[in-house]
This record gives sequence, structure tokens and C-alpha cells, in this order.
Amino acid sequence: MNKNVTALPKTALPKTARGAATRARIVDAATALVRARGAANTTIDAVIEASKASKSQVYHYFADKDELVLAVIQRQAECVLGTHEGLLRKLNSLAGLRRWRDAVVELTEQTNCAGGCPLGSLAAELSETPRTRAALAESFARWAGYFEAAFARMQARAGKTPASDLEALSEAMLASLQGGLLLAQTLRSTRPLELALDMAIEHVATRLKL
Amino acid sequence: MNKNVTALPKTALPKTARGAATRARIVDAATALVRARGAANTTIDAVIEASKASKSQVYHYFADKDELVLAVIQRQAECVLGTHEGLLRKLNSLAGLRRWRDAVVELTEQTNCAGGCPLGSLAAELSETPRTRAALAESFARWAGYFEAAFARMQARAGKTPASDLEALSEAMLASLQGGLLLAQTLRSTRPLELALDMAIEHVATRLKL
DNA sequence: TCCAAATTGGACTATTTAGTCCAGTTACTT
DNA sequence: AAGTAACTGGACTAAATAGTCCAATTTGGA
Repeated sequence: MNKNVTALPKTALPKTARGAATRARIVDAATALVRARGAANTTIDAVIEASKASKSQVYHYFADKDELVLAVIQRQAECVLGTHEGLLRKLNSLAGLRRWRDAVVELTEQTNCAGGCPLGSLAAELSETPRTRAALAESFARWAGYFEAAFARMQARAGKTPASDLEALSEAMLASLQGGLLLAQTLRSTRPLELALDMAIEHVATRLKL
Repeated sequence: MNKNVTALPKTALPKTARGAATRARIVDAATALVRARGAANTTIDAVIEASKASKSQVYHYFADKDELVLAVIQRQAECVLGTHEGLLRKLNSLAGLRRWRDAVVELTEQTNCAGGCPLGSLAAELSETPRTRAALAESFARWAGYFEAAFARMQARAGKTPASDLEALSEAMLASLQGGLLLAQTLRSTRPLELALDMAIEHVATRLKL
């Protein structure tokens, strides 16, 4: 009883710059491999080879593979949310939202629609495991928060105070994005992504009366 | 050269009723396991145990694990598309579309949002492998076809001949469904699914002028 | 009935895999 | 400079895994 649900003291945090660099190399390599092949198909040995670390280094910083996967989720979330926060931070108009759409489509096109959404793919694979699911849910919530904030700015700028349900709007937008990216990945075409985003943008415009 | 891209003669098709039953047992068991744990986390040994078959039986009907996974995709597609074809077949009104929405939400609620969409999850895991990707793309296309046909009936019934782009509409609807299901799975709430579907239905209503 | 083809059982092999262990090296503190 | 803690290298283990092989059994047709 008294299960330690939170971070166990088993896992060492790096205490020197060198240790931090090693840990970062491991997580970076693991993130790239998981992105390309999925978590289940990424072996510790492959991470070791790619990061030029050794087994003891991996198990010094991570209690087991699950902990490493959790770190990968956090790393990938940082990356994706960082990108989108950058794109959405100052957005305050429908035109800006459309530019964001174009940027997403462009990004997808550049990779031939391969890989889908880095977070969405992780979510599909890891949403049945409590800890990973929680981490992914939190990331999605933050992502939706960026939309919500942008919608609030759009609304404020247009001087329409009567707040539509911005949280609902942002969840619908995120769903369109995720569904659009999944279909784009499977059909190898950006079209479903474009259609889904255009629909969502129109929906936002209507609800915000813009 | 002359790579045999289509089905190789390596894999035996069952020629007796008994053989067909065995093959079906194997595919059924594999489908359930893949649904619960993903393809990469499903071992042949687990399939053998669950289906009460033996190793030689599995390898008699399937050249390797990939072939079995392909059969699982087809089986799951049959199941999901069968369900949705049943729900969408006679649909010819906005009210009918809303009933379909309620049914999907209900189904999702019944499983506590676990598992997401059986096809969507497979798509996220297997869209980077050519053969599996192709099978999944075809399934999604058929799925979209059911929507398209339903939209055509809705339009015809309302007497509005000027066809909006029904294919585009159906792709946006499918994207909303997939994204909504993925978020529902990760957030363990049907809310994003409901919001995404309501948005898509409104979009259809607008475009079809209903 | 009898035979060839279809099907089945499961032991066996090759690898791969997660995780352990400990001795050796490097870095920080005083 | 020395001592302690942090870090590193990699051999090793036990279990799991995909796939092979062949002898035994069952089936359907002549």
C-alpha cells in the first residue's frame, strides 16, 4: 500500500553539466526514433546506438523504458507546443488564423504528410496507459489553451464582448487539426487537413461573429 | 526484379470448412488483441493462446506477422464500416445525421472513451508501412463514401440540386470524427467528440443549405 | 475404402530485448 | 590534493519473440 504514484526517487536527475548533456542526448535520440517508428518499436539498444550512450547511462537517468517514453512525450510536447505557441501567440484576427492554417498545411506538405502529428501519434499509441495518457491529455489541454487565448484576442479586437464558449471552440479546432492530420497521413494528401481546418475556421468566424 | 507486390502464393487459403474456421478464430483473436494493445504489442504467442490454435496453424494461413496484421485491418474495417454503413445507409435528413451523431457519442460513452476509433488507432500506428497504409486509406475512402451518399440523399430530398462539393464535405466530417475520437480517448471525455461532430453537422447544413 | 491433400501439434532455433551489475573514470567540494 | 559523489562502459542474464520443421492426424473425393 501507499503506492508512490508520483516520481520515484529511483531515477537520478543529472547533477552535472555533463550528466545533463548525456540525458538530453538520450532523450533526443529516443524522441527521433519514437517519432519514426512508434514507442513500441523503439528499443533501448537502438536509443543507445543513436545517442552514443551506454546502457548504464540510460538506466542511470531512467528507471525503465516507460520513464524514457514519458520523457519523450514531454520533449515532443515541448517541441510541438513551442512551435504552435510561436505561431499563435500574437494572433488576433481571422486573417492571422488563416495564416496559421497555411503554415500547418505547408509543414505537412514538406514531409509528404508522413508521420502525422507527433503528439497525435503518441496519443493514439499511449492513451491506454495512465501515466502517458495523463501527460498527453495535459499537452492537448495546453494546446487548446493557445487557441482559446487567440480566439479571445480576436474577439476582443473586434469589440464583440459576448463571449461564445471559447473553450468549446478551441476543442473543436484541435479535433479538426488532429483528424485532418491523421487522414492526411493515411491518405498521403493535405486535402483532408485543409478541408478540416477551413471548416473549423469558418465555424470560429461564425461563432465569434467575425 | 519483378517483385510480386500482390498477394504471394506463399500463404495458404483454407480449403475446408475446418480450415476456414481455424483461420477465422486466429483473425478474431488477433483483432481483439490488437485492438486492446496495438499491433506492435501483440505477439504471435498471445494470438495462439487466445485462439487456441498452434504455431503451425498461424504460419499455415499467414506468411508472417505482417500478413496477419493486414488481415486484422481488413477484419476491423469490415466491422467498423459495417456498423457505420448500417447507421448511415438510409439517412436522408439533418435529423438523421444528428441521430447518427448521438449513436456515435453513445457508443463512445459506453466504453468510457477507451480505445478510440478502431480504425483510427490502426491508422496512427500503421500508416508508415506501404501495404497497411494502403489498406487503411481504402477503408477511410469507403467510410467517406458512406457520408457522401448520405449527403447526396439529404440534398436530393431537400430538392436543392446545386451540388456543393460532397466529397469535401465527407472528408471534413470524417476528419472531425477521427479527431474527436482521438481527443475523447486521450481526455477521457466525449465532449471534444460532441463538439467536433456538431461543428461538422452545422457545416454540412450550411453547405447543403438545409 | 483408400489416397493425396489439407490441416494440426508443438518442439526447436535464432535473435532480440529489457534490465542488472560492478568496476572504472570523471567532476565537484573542501 | 584528496575524498566523495556523479557518471560511464559494457559484459552478462533471463525472458520473450518471430519464424522453422516435420511427424501425426483429419478430410474429401475417386
